[in-house]
Amino acid sequence: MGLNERSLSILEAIIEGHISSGEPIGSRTIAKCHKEKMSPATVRNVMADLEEQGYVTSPHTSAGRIPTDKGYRFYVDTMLQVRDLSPLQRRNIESHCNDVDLHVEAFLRRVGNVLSDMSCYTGVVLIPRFSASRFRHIEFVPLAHDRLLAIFVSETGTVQNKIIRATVGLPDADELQQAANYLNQSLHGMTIRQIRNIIAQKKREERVQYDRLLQQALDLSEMVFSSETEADVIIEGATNMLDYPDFADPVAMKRLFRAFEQKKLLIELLDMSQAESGVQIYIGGQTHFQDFQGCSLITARYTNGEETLGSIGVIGPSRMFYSQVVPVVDYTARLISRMLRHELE
Amino acid sequence: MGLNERSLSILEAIIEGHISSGEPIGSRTIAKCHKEKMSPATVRNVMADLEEQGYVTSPHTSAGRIPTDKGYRFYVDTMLQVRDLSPLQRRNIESHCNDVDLHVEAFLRRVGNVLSDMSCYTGVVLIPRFSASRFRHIEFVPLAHDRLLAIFVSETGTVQNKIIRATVGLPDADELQQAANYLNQSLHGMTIRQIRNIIAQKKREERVQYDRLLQQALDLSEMVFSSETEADVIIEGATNMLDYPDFADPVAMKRLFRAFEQKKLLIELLDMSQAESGVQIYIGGQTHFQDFQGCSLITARYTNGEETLGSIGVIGPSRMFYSQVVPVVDYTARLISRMLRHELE
DNA sequence: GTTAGCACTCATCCGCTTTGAGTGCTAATG
DNA sequence: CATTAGCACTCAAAGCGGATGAGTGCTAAC
Repeated sequence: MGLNERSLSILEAIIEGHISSGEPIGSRTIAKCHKEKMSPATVRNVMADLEEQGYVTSPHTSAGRIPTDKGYRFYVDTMLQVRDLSPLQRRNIESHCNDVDLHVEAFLRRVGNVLSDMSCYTGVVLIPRFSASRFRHIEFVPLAHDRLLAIFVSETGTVQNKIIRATVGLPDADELQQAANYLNQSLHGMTIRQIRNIIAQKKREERVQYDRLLQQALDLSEMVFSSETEADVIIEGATNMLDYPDFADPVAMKRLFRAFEQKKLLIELLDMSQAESGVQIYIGGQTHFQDFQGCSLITARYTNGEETLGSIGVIGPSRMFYSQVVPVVDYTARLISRMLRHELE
Repeated sequence: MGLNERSLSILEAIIEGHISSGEPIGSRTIAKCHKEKMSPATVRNVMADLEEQGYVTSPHTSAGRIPTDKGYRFYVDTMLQVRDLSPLQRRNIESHCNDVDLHVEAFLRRVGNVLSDMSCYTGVVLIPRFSASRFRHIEFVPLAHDRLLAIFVSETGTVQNKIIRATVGLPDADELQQAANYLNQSLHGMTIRQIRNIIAQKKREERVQYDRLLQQALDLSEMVFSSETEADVIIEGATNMLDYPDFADPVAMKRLFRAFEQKKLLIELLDMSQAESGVQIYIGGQTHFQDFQGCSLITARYTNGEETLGSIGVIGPSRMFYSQVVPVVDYTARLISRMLRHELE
């Protein structure tokens, strides 16, 4: 069952050959380019074994072998050796991320751009989750007699805004100001989750029933924080995918772009990856994500030094230069985590 | 030079035939389906004239004729008759736009969705221009010792935020509050352009030199309002374009999607269209917009009842159901203009 | 001015063969 | 027993050639 030295090196040769050429790899090619001398026939025997074990397959009888998803999985798990980034690459990433005048969303979009440019694939960035973010500031701006705009700024500096619609009369400007003041003082640094609990709890306290201002403040904040705003993901450089023959087939292309447009699947994947530390690699249809058939996703989470904020990643064809992309994702994630920590000092 | 009755009706038949079939139209087809009886040979003579005048062309010797850009231009300018929307369609548009709990950006994204869904092409929405928007509210939130977040809310309810970075020390929380108060009172309802002038003017006044708070307020607002934030456009349903054989050619497809990704061209076009009232139609490469070869853009501006805010549109292949899309764009623009007016009451 | 007739063009389709890369199997070899 | 040489076989891709048919331009007759 286990693969011996030679099988491994042949599997590696098939995968790396196919990654860089895009073509099926035949026995002759490998026999020629291999350090230990072997005849093509020998290689064929090994290949037959690898096929039996599900690591490679051939598109048709007289073609060479290409890796299966299982093959890629095995490759990235056991024999992938990542290169270090060159100083030039590092500087490149840094200089592009270093525009300090951007607010968080614009900054993260920039990060997506960098990932896409450095990898020549597609960069993705999961925006920090609303419910996990910490309270920094809230503000109410009246828009119309029955509508006001609530602006919420998180600890990290992400800005969310939300329309609040009155069923009965809305508080006047003064009252809004007082409510905001109260909330800004008492909720500072808490997560949305905590805030939800506190609000529910306070509303039950008897004395609150008689304090109109407090009541208003609680009502308003409840409207802001109760509903879950949906997670969002930034996708940059999707068109890079058009350059790879893997998506020349219009059906494959459509499927991929629809998946990008829907975002939902991608959010799920990135959300999953957030839970784990270090670089994660998801491979193609394997992860029961049909729409990303033929693709791989390399992700790493980013933090503010303490808490996980979100995750970033690169999507490319399964036939992807893992050894180059992994360090890009890894380094970028570390870099922005560091930047977001300094941001708060 | 001028086209007589019959030439016109044949040109119309060619264009409408090609719009619905996507194929070149031959003389026999037209001779058969035409009310006045004509032989194919007669039609051929007319077609030859039309070709000479540049309204149609044939992809190769033994194919029928397809419209040129000039042909489309002529068609939409002189003989396009738009249908009215069915009540069902109207209700459809209305119900989808009618989610009042959305803030402006989310609302406009929804509008883009509606345009794309109703037309089966791609919906685009130009976000209201920063410099033309009117001041409603400003707020400063300290982020770090050398950085603060300025949040600006326009009359229409769009929210912009911007990082302000201190070269020297920043004002403390109290001073920020006072600066915000001052600005909120004195700038209400002005356009950014006006505000820029006022700031420049006030800074020259001598008495200001000695009022530290006022000075601070002016400095801060200058930083917020001086630089032009770039215009932005929402693009929804780009993948719809993949369904049309016009973009089956990977080169054409890549060009189109790159144009979408860059946004710049699109912004220019929508910006231009903003100046004119009513529905505008831009056709393909004609408008010296190379990257939108083979595409047409139908736009209409939207207002808040008084001022133009931005414009919306639909991009599709030149071979597009103009008669159906024009009223969709028109109606949607009117609808959201009405909604944005009511929003402010 | 209109039309019928005819020669001509050219993309598309279909069937055919050739080519070559690559395989699996078997038998010989060290 | 693992390795290898040899050979028959498979199959996608490319090239070729004829048939098909949609459509044209031109000319001569109505």
